[in-house]
Amino acid sequence: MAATARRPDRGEARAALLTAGLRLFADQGYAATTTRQIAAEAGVSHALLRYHFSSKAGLREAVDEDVLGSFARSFATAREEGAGRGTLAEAGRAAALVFGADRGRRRYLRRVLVDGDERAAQLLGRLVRGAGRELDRLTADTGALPAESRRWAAYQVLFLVLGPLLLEPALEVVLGADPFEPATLADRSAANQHLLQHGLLPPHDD
Amino acid sequence: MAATARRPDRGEARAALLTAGLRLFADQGYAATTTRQIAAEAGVSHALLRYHFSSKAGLREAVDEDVLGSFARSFATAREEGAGRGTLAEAGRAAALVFGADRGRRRYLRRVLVDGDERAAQLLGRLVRGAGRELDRLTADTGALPAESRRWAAYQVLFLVLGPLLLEPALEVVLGADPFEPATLADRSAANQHLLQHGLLPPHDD
DNA sequence: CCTCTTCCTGTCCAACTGGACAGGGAACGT
DNA sequence: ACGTTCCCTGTCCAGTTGGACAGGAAGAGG
Repeated sequence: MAATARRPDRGEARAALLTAGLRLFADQGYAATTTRQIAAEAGVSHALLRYHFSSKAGLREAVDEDVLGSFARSFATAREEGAGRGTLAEAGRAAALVFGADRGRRRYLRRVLVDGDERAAQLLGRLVRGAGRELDRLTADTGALPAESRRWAAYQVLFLVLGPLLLEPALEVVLGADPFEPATLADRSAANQHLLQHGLLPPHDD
Repeated sequence: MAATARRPDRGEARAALLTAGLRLFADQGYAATTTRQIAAEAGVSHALLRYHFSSKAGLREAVDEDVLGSFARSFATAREEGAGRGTLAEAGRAAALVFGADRGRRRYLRRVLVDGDERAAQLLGRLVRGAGRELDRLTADTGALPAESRRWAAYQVLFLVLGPLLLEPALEVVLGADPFEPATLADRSAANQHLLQHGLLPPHDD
């Protein structure tokens, strides 16, 4: 047992702080969370946070990297899996997989998007570009989108996907159920596909 | 000059506190805003907040009532104006009018929806019911929505409308412009109408 | 055996928080 | 003239905040 585990709990406390920070930042927001709360949930002294992460902001950076990195990996694998297929159903299933995966990380993502600093803008920019590329793939065979749809198409798709994520806590109450529970998610995803293909309302003058 | 103005600035400081609270709660969130910040922006002593509103929470209640009430009034008038018409374009114009009106109140609404307590659920519930009623009106002549659209239709419409509102700060950076600037808003509203009537993608097998 | 590094804790601190409270000063009714 | 009422302020307070720091436990390596 040379370097396998120098200490029985090597890195354990650090990971616990990271997990606690993730949960509390996601549920309450960064400003409303105290370092003592985090330490208490991790079961360590609040001074340890400073040792491992320098400061509260340092912990946030570490959590950011962890969560945003894990989402980037999810996207990458989802894209690889569905590569070449390029059907709407496939894209919907990939999106559901990515965003439905982990409640904690999903909620953290929501906080990042909503707290509205430059991290949010950066993330949103990546999401918009990703949605745009996906739309390009989907329309590769049938020709590009008409001009009047082109400008907002990626945003519209994104709003449909991100809406439940952004409103999750309130939506959970209104629905009376977890909006990302698999059956609900599949149902909503199907409805989104239907909307994107056929619209919602029958054509109508004016 | 009997009861017209008992004091030259009667109610002025109270209104200033309300306005400052609205702006700061909207921009930073309730928890991250201090009573002293609010008082400083209003140009009064922080002790005055307590005099007029009992507590920080009391000020929030007053702002809530002000903002949510003003939106309810906006909805009511928008509905009256467009009464009987019942076209999608009319509904889109009304929604744009309501949500595009006042940047400060719009941002406050965003905070309420996002901070995710029971106020958010209550508001979201009202919005969902409102969107559902609007959809019923729009489909009154052409017959009800098909079953597979019916369940999520109101939510989809809401996500399209609320998406830009929820993501406003990040969206502003990504777009490089105010997402609720009139021309942009009109353009997006038209794109939403197009999506709802015709879909985004041409019909496609699978 | 001793020492070093790593991880962790208890404890102190200055700054700030929301709130409490006594009092000041101006317009009002009398 | 004078007390009353309404706004408003300065100032104090106990509690909490993020952070600083000295030291302690324990395995690693000599």
